[in-house]
Amino acid sequence: MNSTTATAERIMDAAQRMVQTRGYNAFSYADISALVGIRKASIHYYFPSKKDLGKELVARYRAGFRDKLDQMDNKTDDSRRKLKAYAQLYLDALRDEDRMCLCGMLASDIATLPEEVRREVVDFFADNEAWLAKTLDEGRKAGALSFDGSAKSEAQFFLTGLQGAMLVARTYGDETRLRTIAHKLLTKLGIKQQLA
Amino acid sequence: MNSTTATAERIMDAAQRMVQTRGYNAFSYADISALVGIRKASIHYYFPSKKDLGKELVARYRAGFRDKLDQMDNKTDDSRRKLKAYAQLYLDALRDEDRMCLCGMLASDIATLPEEVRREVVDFFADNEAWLAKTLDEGRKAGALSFDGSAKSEAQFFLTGLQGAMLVARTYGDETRLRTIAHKLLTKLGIKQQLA
DNA sequence: GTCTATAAGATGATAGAC
DNA sequence: GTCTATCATCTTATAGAC
Repeated sequence: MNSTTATAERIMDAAQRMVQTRGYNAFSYADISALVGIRKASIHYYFPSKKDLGKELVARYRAGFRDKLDQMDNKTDDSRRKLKAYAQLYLDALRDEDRMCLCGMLASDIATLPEEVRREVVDFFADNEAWLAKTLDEGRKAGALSFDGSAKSEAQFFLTGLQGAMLVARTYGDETRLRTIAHKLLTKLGIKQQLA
Repeated sequence: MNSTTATAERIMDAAQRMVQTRGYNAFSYADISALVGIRKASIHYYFPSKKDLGKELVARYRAGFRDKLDQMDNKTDDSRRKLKAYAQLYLDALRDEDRMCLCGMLASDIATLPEEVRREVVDFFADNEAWLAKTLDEGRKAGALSFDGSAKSEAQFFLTGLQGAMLVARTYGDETRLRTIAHKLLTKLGIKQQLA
């Protein structure tokens, strides 16, 4: 829209990248300043406190993720394609400057987060689990997927499996680890397709 | 042994708890000082730099974990019991002051860790994957376990599944989430037993 | 071994000029 | 909107007395 929003976006882009790669407690306004080319005080004009920045960061990320899930829903009814696309999101993030999922990273920082930020992180996971549960349930009813137990618990299994794989893959600096595990998660559901 | 070692242990105990609950970048020598009841400068006598403390912390944790795995090997040949006991270690940690696995937490901080600490974290995962792969392989050969693909990839799947479940369970403040997923991981291997 | 004192730098944040 | 200047506090770390 206008230039002020553009600056706020650039600040958030820089902050998000650092949270995803370093964590909430390992980036500062000075870091953003250097990346964006703006003084520390100016950042406070847009985000008075780090808490404000953190909250808006997760809210934006959640909304962006929701959009992607909606787009998948609009593009196809094939639950197998949807789950494959979902896993692909994680692979894409890891390949983009070795990023962790924003909320996976904030999950590790959970005990140190301001309450408002923490709430957003929980809601992100709830959003994702709900979408996955719905997709899994539809897929099983359509005979396209196979799994034991509730769709809800299988959704949690799928989500946490990807988060954990991402976490450990980053430690090894080996993205193929995430790919291997994503493939395994899909295979166990009866999905044979390959990920990019 | 002696009192100096005892103090170093108390420092490490306090530091480890804070790394497991808050992360490497969210605890300070001042925090340890308050918990142990010793001055900041005295901590530097035992651990000159934070890097030294971090490295010894992970080395001790690795050794302790190795001991536990050895004890399991000595106690039984039943791979199903071993894997159940392995998963139980994670549940026990989470129930002990809501702790993350030390190395799972450090994995999230990986980009900010001193190289020496990072190496220890990678080795921890390698240790664990090797033990899990061996146990899975023996179990499958004995007909006690069932899974597709290599024992190595299944070991990675099992380990990262537990780490991810722990990460998200902490976010919700709901230990039953880890229990549910651990149960699912075991069930998919053909293990029916319950976790405590 | 443990302390006091102190350093140099980073941190989140504010006041006020332009 | 963006800047300079400044802040109180925290961070890791060292020197030197006891």
